[in-house]
Amino acid sequence: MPMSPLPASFYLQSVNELAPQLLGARLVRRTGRQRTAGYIIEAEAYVGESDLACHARAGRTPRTEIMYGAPGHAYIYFIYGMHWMLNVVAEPEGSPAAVLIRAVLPSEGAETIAARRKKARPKDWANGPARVCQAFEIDNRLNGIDLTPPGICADNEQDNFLWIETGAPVLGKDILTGPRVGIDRVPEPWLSKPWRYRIDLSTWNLPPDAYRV
DNA sequence: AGCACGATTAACT
DNA sequence: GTTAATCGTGCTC
Repeated sequence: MPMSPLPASFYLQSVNELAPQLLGARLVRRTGRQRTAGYIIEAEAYVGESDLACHARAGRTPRTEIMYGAPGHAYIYFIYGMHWMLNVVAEPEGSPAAVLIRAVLPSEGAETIAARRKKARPKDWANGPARVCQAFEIDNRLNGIDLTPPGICADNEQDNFLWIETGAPVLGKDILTGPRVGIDRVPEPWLSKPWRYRIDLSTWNLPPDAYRV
């Protein structure tokens, strides 16, 4: 089986093109020799300084600096006193845009994920941005890492990595859009922009290795 | 002061 | 089975 990480050029496009294209892509995490993977099934686009739902609305700060950097890097932040969120930086350097990974359908490493998610039922393993980070053991140690370098898939038990690779095909008819969630205090028009993208699991041709929920 | 959330509870079908 | 309300927790600016 494949693969190599999606290249930096893939992340160069605008967030609202990138977010739907990330659906069906495979998120892969390796910690030592443990490998965990799954299909991205939900993502949200955060457009930049003008988007009042985007952290970059505050301009360049120590936290948002990563978003201003090169595409294809991880922007990971902490919120609500307990949760980590995984984003991927898009668009050219200097343009602070990112895609929030909101949900993943696991395909590999079910035992590892079950251990990390403790008592959660399989259907709740990674259906939420903080749950994705728990299931894949993602926290600030990975903030700013490059998701794109080739060769990181080589079997090296010492490695501790995160990347995204080509996964399963998703047709346009299988993509649902709607307003972003969890941004209630954000004013219009940003509150209602349909920049949330998710796979309609009732019609999608589920890849054979996806964990059945 | 406010927050790109989730676990738990409590009320419903 | 569902939806609605509550609030913990600590980082950011």
